[in-house]
Amino acid sequence: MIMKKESYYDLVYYITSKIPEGRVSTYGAIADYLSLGSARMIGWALNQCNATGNGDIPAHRVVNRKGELSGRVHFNPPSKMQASLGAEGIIVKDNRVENFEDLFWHPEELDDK
DNA sequence: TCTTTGACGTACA
DNA sequence: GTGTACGCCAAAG
Repeated sequence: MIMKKESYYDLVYYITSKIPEGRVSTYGAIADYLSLGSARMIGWALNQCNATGNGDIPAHRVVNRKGELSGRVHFNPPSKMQASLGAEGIIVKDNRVENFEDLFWHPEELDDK
């Protein structure tokens, strides 16, 4: 992470906005990369971002460890999350990302490049 | 200041 | 696979 002293939610915004199209990440991976210490912080940050109407944050690409769309209910409307993922070529079945392990994206990819 | 809650994760039975 | 318990830390009441 190149950004310095930013609030934890700013870091989450940054990472989330950097998730490549057609890929997904998890709360745990982001929390671990940002050393937030808890995946709950990710959800909280995204909750704020969604509540404030930050449509620039592709929060729909962030799922839980199982690849489930755990936070779809927090979207407006909830079905938008799956619709957005589907529009990017991500198959969502029963609130879960198909081929999740293959589509999984880790924040470390940013450092590599 | 204390308590509750939360888009989670891991451990254990 | 399911259910329970705990940790994690910030925001809201």
